[in-house]
Amino acid sequence: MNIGDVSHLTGLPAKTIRYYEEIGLVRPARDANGYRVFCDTDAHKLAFLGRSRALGFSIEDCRTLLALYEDDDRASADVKRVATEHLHQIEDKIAQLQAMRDTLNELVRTCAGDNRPDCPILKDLSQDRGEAARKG
Amino acid sequence: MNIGDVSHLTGLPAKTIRYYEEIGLVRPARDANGYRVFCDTDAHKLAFLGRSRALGFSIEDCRTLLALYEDDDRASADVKRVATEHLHQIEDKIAQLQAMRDTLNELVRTCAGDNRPDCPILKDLSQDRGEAARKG
DNA sequence: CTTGACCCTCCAGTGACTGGAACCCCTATC
DNA sequence: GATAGGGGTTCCAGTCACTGGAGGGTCAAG
Repeated sequence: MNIGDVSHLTGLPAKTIRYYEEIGLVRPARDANGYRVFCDTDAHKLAFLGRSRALGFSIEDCRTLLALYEDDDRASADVKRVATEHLHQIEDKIAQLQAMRDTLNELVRTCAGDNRPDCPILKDLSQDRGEAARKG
Repeated sequence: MNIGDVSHLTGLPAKTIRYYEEIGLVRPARDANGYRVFCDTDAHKLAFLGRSRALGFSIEDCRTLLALYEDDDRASADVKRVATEHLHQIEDKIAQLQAMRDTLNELVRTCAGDNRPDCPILKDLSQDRGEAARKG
């Protein structure tokens, strides 16, 4: 398989696959003409990486997961630890974004959005609410 | 005011303030010794930027918002447009993260997390569920 | 005079790609 | 044999919003 075939198979852009090779996540063979040649295992790994990335795992997490996947003597606890840690980070991020969303929603709601310059959004951004207000 | 004072006032790291100058968001004066000298307006702008960034606006959005803030003839509609657009992006991001969270939650839940190698997380990541399964 | 807290500039690195230039390879067609 | 096209290759630069660090100048206190 050439890179185009694997790209089609996995849905990963060829650029991304080359990048994954560069950082050592896959090691495809080379043809006499210099083209990368991917075996089924390589394609499978790349699909694994694509799905891990789609779940938001970092490249380093992916590297770890791939290593665990290939290790028949792994403990599922090691996998679970990585996933749980990542899950917590996602939950934190969601909470942050929800806080932003709530504030923005309120600001957008109260803004007339007309030709006049009066704007509660800008007013809020320019206002110094003290520590107390920010905490409470 | 020197950069340290403004940093303390706004909560922005000095590095960040220098960076904001570099990209033209603020233009503090300079003392004879080369030190940046910030007036109240500069500090106010930086606080504005800090709050905008805390709401997740991109630097370019911040630039736009700051320009609108300084334009007495602005239309609040322009501000509202920027904020609404950003709000939608945040909502999209939240939805994405929630989907990841739900999947991860399920995977973590079903993983024993013990010394054995059997792991539903790795199994899921290695499995090719087709288009239908992914859509349905 | 030294110490320590400031301040300065410039350069490199982050994460995970992405775009583009400049080039090679292979097949098909005229 | 020339040409067109659709592959593939490398390498470099850019993204975003900082952040860290080296190497140095400035200033007030003791």
